[in-house]
Amino acid sequence: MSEATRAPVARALSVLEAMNAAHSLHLGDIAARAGLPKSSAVRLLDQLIEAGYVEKLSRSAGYRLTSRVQRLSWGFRLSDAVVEAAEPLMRDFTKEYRWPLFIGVVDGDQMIVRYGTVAESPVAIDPLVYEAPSPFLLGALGQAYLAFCPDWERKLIVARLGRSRRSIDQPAKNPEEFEKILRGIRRRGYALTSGGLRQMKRGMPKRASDARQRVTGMAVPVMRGDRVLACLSLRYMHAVISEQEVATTHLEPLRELAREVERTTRQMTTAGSGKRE
Amino acid sequence: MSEATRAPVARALSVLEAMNAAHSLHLGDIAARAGLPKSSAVRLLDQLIEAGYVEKLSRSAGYRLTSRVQRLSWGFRLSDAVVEAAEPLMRDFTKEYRWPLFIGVVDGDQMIVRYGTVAESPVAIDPLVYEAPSPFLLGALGQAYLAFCPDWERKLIVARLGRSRRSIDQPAKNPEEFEKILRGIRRRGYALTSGGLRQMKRGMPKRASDARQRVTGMAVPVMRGDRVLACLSLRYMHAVISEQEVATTHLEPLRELAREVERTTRQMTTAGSGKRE
DNA sequence: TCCCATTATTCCGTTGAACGGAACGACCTC
DNA sequence: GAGGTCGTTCCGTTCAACGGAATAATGGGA
Repeated sequence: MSEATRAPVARALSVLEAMNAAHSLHLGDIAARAGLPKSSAVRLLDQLIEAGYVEKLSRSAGYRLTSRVQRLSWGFRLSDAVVEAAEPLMRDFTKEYRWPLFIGVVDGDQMIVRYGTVAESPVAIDPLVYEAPSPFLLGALGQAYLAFCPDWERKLIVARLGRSRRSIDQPAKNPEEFEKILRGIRRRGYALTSGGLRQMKRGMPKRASDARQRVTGMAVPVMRGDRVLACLSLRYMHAVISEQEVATTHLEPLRELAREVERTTRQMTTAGSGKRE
Repeated sequence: MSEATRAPVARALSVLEAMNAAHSLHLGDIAARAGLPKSSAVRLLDQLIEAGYVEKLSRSAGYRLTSRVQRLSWGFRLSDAVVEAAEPLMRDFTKEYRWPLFIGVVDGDQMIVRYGTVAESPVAIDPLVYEAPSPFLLGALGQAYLAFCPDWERKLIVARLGRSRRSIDQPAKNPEEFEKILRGIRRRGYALTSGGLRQMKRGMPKRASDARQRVTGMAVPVMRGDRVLACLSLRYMHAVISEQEVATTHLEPLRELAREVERTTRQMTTAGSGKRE
């Protein structure tokens, strides 16, 4: 067995990838693209056929993917790609500037924090809670989103929040005041947490509660065209550094980070989707 | 080994499917959804991580898909799903009505025949050539497409064909005359082959050349909203049956077939993409 | 029509990877 | 700090993966 190092699972997946690179392939092509001996390719293709991901047209026409392959990735969305692209870049940022970063995306009618660089920051503020919802209107993430998203999308979200019963969503019921706030955000280029003391999170270690502080988020958008893919928020403590100071020293690096995330996401989602064959 | 019957490849793919059904899963959930013992799920997840399709967040946050899963299906398009949905239905149709059917989709600037029920038809007319291009303007498939597609799309295609040097694309240079033809197609609900004797196809058996006949296609669209996903063409011989007769006896079943393909395609492409978790 | 080059398919002995029950360890809750 | 839940690791058994080589089918050309 010459290639005993690579597991059959990985080989089968590379067969699928090879087939995505060009439809209706002949065995020889598939085997060559996947880098496998033909007899191995046949065996793997048989398994994929058995499992329903591939079908065989005829000897001469070769093989073809079936719609079942979509089940392997339909749950992966653009917002997941953004988060994936952002994570290593966010870690680098926090190692350099110390303050922790968080990234949030819209999910339905709320803003969800998908990742944070708590582990990299020497300043322990919040524990990292994956998938934690963030208040749309009071949080920096949500405000940045609303300030920079297209008009039609903002109208949809605000209308939905306006029907909400939660007090936290009430600002949506005062549209002109709220629009004024958003104009300010667009002018400055960043959003800030409004509302005061952050509420304690469940599961927070006892020691940290002693460090209960005024914590503010400064958020900027990650764009794609006119859409907001996600927002990045830098969380800092009032008592240590002022808004003015943060804006002067950290805002431009934060914006550069957002641009870098935009570039990386674009690469991730366009690579390989060009011409086929 | 209790479940030795299912190959590791199939099990790994069911893990991926399970993960698509809900993001950020814990091991227990994944194992349960995929129907596997936990130790097996771990082993398969390790392989998927090794291959770069999955990443592990933390013990508590569980696992997550990476953008690499998109490589497993990006080559599969909506038009492939239509063809896949149509094939068995087309075979049933030909078994009942004898005449062969063909399905074509647009691919760039040409119409491509993606499947035909030659094997099921007792009337051997053409051999089935997968991926064979069909002339846009003279063939029934292309004419049906142009007649029923949205205006903006038709303008794009006709403009592109108008720049063509091939004589076969010349009708595009007489727009008002051509538009009149299309209006007729929309009124009748079907397109017919224009141009006379079909040219011989490469690879056609010698015997069949004796049966060189006037062959006509009668094509109807498969729609999704205002878009044409594909066109179905019934190919019959002038010498045996007249257009009038075909329209009377076969047109309505052909239209019903198109509607059934529309329904099946919709199911295939929306199933599982509803709510998650 | 026959022949040859090309490509797909099948076979088979060897071997290593997959398997899962069970023991272990970490974490959270009460 | 005790109990329970969930993730992790271990290990001997067994079966499926492996690919070179022989065979079969195909299609194109003379």
